[in-house]
Amino acid sequence: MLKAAFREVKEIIRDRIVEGVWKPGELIPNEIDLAVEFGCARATVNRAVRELAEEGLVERRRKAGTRVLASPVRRAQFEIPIVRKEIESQGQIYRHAVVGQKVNKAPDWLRARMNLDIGALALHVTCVHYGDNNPYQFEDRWINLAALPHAADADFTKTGPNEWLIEAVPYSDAEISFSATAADKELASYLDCAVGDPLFLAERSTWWRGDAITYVRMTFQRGHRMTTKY
Amino acid sequence: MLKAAFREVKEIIRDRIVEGVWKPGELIPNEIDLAVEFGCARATVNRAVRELAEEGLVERRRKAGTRVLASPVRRAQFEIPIVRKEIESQGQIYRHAVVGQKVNKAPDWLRARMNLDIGALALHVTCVHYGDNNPYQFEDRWINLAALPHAADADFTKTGPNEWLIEAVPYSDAEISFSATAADKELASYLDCAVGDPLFLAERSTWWRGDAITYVRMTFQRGHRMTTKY
DNA sequence: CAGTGGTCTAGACCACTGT
DNA sequence: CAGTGGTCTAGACCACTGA
Repeated sequence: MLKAAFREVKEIIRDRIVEGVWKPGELIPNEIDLAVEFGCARATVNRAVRELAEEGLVERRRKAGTRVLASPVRRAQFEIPIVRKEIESQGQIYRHAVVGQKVNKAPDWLRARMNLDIGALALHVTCVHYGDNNPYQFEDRWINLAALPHAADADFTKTGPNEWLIEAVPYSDAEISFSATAADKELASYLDCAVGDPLFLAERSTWWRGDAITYVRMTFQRGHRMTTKY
Repeated sequence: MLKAAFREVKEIIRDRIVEGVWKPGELIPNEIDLAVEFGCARATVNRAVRELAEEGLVERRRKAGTRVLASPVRRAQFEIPIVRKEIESQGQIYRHAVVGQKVNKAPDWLRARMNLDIGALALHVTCVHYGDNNPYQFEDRWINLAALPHAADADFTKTGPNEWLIEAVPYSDAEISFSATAADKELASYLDCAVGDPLFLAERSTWWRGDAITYVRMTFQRGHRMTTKY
């Protein structure tokens, strides 16, 4: 068998949709009929069509049947690697430098974002990540000490806060957002660019079962791009 | 049945991994043993573990078994909607204006990017998308006329080029990339911001079975963010 | 070559929901 | 209430690959 049967079925159905045999908004035949047509078990058709639904090409509803979506929802998927691996995968030599590490009372904007109590303590760590000694990313991180008390004593010079956290604590939920920002004086000096330069910014918050763990702003060197195929 | 059995199994296994019962790098029991433990069919365990593998939590190999990944590859998924729907889903009124539409010889950078012949013709369309009459996105698009000759005569005033293309032609492959850019004079005027302001930029190329269809630069209003949970 | 996952089947029952 | 998809099962054979 060159291909799994369910993949064949999936491709045939996908082709019929893009070729317009089954048009947007229309119903496609039910699973039993398709199984008969393709000479396979209903479960095989089910898996094929289920995956097409996950890809956003069709919509399935009990009793109503399977409908071709009018505007296929395209989904782009990005892998979020550890910055060290990202740099090393480009064949560059990784290095990082911790430029600040201090326990603070969490500022109001952070308390709001992470849902912390008044007076809550947070560890503020900043560091710069280099690839082949060129600045690659500036990391500005806050760690909730109520959730992770022993973070206060951690040594981030060997293992960056990013990797330290991954080993120290799992997380159940994360939110990430991307935007553009202008370099301020601090960023300009760390990332070796001009004040006002447009920089790509990624922000991430993570939680473990309701408790905020960390919030981080990752600002990338000038010209950074995040690319994917889909 | 409150939950499908395979979802229960999936949750239990996921929990054991994050709790450290099965540690990174270790093998988890094989499907038959798990099926016995959970009192279900092997196919049920298979679906649960297969989905965990798709999520990047474990790695499966025949004969070798299923291994917990050391650094779980986290994947963030974004939906790429049509700009009109994006705006309307925020409860705003959508409108767009075509500000340029003209057939050109494809410039060299475009020929390189889309793999076009020397002298190939391309349609260059620019338009601005508004939400509640505030500029939201500037769209700067090139369409390969060799692949889509009748695009030259299209009227993009009713339906934007984005939606027109989706109806006119399917695509098999797409590449999208995100970065930050500074507003030039043109962008500043269309997006109502200052020259030099940092703007979020999305670029997308699409192909249909090897032939380039279109390349588009979508520059967003100041402060635009793209957010997702994962 | 033997163990593990990959897939398929035929049949069954169930859950949801349009009519 | 009837049709469609959602899920499960028990068993089977196969494909890959580590030992």
